[in-house]
Amino acid sequence: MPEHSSKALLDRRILRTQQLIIDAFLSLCLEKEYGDIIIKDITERANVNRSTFYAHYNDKESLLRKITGDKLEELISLSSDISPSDYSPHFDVPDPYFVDLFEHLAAHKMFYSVMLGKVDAALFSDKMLAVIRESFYQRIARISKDQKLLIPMDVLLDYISYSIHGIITKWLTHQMIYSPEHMSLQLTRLSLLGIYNAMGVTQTN
Amino acid sequence: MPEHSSKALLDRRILRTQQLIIDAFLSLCLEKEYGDIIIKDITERANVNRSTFYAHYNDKESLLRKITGDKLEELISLSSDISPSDYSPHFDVPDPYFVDLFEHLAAHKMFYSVMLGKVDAALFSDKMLAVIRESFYQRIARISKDQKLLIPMDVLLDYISYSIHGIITKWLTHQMIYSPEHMSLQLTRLSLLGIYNAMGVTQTN
DNA sequence: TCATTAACGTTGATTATCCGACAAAATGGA
DNA sequence: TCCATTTTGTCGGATAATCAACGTTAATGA
Repeated sequence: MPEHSSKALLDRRILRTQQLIIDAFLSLCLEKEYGDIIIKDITERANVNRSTFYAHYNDKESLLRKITGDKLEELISLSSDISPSDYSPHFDVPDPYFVDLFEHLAAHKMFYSVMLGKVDAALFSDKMLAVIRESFYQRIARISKDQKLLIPMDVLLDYISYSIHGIITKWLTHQMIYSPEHMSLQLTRLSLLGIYNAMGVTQTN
Repeated sequence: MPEHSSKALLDRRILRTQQLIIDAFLSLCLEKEYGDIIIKDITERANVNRSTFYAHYNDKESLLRKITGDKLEELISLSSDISPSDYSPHFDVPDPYFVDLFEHLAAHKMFYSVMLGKVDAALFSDKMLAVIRESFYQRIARISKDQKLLIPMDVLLDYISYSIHGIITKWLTHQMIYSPEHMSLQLTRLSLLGIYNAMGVTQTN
């Protein structure tokens, strides 16, 4: 196992090798069952030596955990990168969170197609649902801290997270024929007609 | 410069690095002028260190020479891999040389799109024309060594090589909307109606 | 069931690549 | 023109990846 000094993590060889392995693994997941994939498949497609795999990951499962963990981190940071104050719902202006979300999905389409459709969909879906839920919990808490919610918080969060998650899954399995912008706007409008009112936010127009 | 022992050439890192550099270079050629591409562009896109480039190539020109040289070698070996005896022209059976040729083009479409369209098209085209010409010279010499050609050899070879080269260039610049098989069959039929007769070969049917 | 094969996980020696730094050459704007 | 940047080409030390080999642990099938 290579050193984990601050510099070692930036070494181009490390980053490149890990990316090659991740890409190889995901593309294999699109073609065959997770259980049928062996280490040699991954390293051969990644064009790295088999022993190099073990220099980075203990086994196939730890690779999967690393990939999903990292992506969930990105998903979490998406919501924190947005300041909630400079947007109020509008029928023709997509919510910046939705825009960032769908552009992130489009940028990592292979990953999400695999994880929401093939490999252990339920397991990753649960974690993704939790991330979306938490993002909106933070947001609602900030926006309407001294307002009374028209819907109980837990019900509202479930409604939001499941609806977004469902839209995403459908979008991915249908080859993303709509653009991220279009999806963002549709979700914004749906939210405006339902979710935003429930949050007690008044519409600007 | 790494050692050039027989084993060193098979080292996975060498092959991978060279492929990364070649792919990066070709994709850059699709986006900008050859003269505007600098070494740093190539190495950054290939995700290798700049000094690694110099471990394999002296400069941008030697890279280009290596790439085109290798591909011309492949092109030459295409014709030698085919035994000419076990095919006689038929209207509905594509000439195996054409099939191999167009499948080779499809497999390396980025390279040929760049070299026949962008980078110094005339220079590479001349060499490619020569390879095609030579392939058919060998073939004609074998087939009709004791037959009298109905057309002078040099005129025949020019006609063959330029027509094939032209068809290829057109096919590539039009996004290859027809399959290699289809192109092979069309060229075979064209050859059957014109070239084969000129070669003094009789049609089977 | 046993034998054969395939996959796993580890190791040590070798080497290709990395990084940072450097001077020389080329480029471009004032 | 001159000057400031950028690009080029090279170098040495550090290290990640390579290969080959090994014993161990599942699979496979006869």
